[in-house]
Amino acid sequence: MSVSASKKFENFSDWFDDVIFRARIVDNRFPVKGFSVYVENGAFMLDMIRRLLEEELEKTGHKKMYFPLVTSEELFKKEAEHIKGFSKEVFVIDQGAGEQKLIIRPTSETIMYPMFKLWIRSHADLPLKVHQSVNVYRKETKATRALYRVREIPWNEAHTVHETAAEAEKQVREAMEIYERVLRKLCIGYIILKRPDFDKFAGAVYSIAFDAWNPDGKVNQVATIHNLGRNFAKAYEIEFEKRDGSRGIPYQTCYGFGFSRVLAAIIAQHGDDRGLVLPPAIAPTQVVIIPIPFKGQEKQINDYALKVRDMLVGKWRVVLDDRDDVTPGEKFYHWELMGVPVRAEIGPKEVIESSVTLARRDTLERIKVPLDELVGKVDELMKAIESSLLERSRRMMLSAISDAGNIEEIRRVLKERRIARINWCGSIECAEKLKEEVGGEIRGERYDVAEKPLGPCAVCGGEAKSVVYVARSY
RNA sequence: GGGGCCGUGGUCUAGCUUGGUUAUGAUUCGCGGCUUGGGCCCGCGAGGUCCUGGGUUCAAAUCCCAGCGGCCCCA
Repeated sequence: MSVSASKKFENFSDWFDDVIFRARIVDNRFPVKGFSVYVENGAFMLDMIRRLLEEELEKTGHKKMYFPLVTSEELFKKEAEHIKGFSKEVFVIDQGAGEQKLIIRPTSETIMYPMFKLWIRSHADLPLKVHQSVNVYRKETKATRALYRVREIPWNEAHTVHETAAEAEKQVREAMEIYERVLRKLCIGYIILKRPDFDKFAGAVYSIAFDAWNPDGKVNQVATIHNLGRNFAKAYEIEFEKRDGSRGIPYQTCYGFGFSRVLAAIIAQHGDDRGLVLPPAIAPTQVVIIPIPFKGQEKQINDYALKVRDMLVGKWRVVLDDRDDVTPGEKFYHWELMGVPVRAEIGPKEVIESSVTLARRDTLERIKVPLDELVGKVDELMKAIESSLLERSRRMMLSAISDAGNIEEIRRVLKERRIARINWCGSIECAEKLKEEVGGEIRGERYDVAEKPLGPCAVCGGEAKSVVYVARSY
């Protein structure tokens, strides 16, 4: 199956599966539903995304720890809402007769918080900010999808504990800014939404989420942030001695960042008919050098290519593709599929002129630069690619949104694989009616931008309380 | 939650309706040669539990049932 530009938007599924397989991201032939093999480029990029995030978390005082994979049924059941939300999708290890069953983490509240109870004694122990990058496991009942909806989920989860509600609130903002910095580096277009009550994290006071656009119109939730209030602290009996000497129950937040979904967003948002288009920050290969040998000039060309490589190699991840059994044209296609941001072509002309031809992956434009300007020019190109991808992706995000005033209009917008912005009265009946009749979900109201409803509820015509976004989702 | 479709060398695919020859073609891979500014060409070679299990039949890739895996549509 070949990849074409229209295919990404017309038949996203086939396009995506084809690209992730051929570009060595995921080999999805492992025969257990929802479990994937991340081959070299996929593994590399997941790792780069993880590093970008961890750097930001550590800069802001989050301590990295590793907690166990399992919890006990007893611990798991402590927070009533939480178990209600997750009990149907946990994997359970049956240790056999007479032994307790173990629950594999779907997320780590019930594993971390018993320890927090031991660690926190006074206000001096607060705030506590920890994070870990691990896999969590959820037994998805719906159809799974490589990178988007998997049962083994690579992510980072951060958990914080604070003296006051105001500090927890502030922490939510900090988390938001951290995620924004990382997603910006990856040039991803998204909106930040406060989820409606019925869709918040099990056990949270409220949840906000990052929904990234996708070519098929189904939004991709790449990260979430939850203000837990004191719900978990009470359930897990986390207490501390306040500054005034009295006992208090602390406030908590937690937030998660899905590496595989972020990777999916990178692939889906930037990719084109030739394959991946990668932001420089995470590209396994950032510059590929393709020699164009001619009979009798192989040595000069090769020596020159080596010289060019040496000029770039300390600064960028560089590959010199000197295979002699593959034509230059085929190498172009290959490395374009792999999404390499910058390609350097070196043939007889470049050798004579002491120049290098540079091609950028996002626009496919070629420029010729003198050798002594090479390093600066590559630098410049990388920055240009990054800002142009980001700008394009943000524009796509905004242009995917359409206002809709009634059910018919909402249906039409979703049919066009777009996102509807509507006024909503806040009732669960209207939310359910929407899901029943048009198949889209109320994803929530903007968190980063204040929006006031100017008309009646698009479903029932009653007084609207908020402006919300309706979309299908992964 | 409801309905439908699909599974054939590594990949894509023909064959299945109407059961019967050595399972088709491309690509890929290995070796050799020739080329090299966008997937070149030639020669030789390799690669198959026709998803799994059961059933029908003299005979199953082909028909039936179940399971596993994947996809689509509706809600």
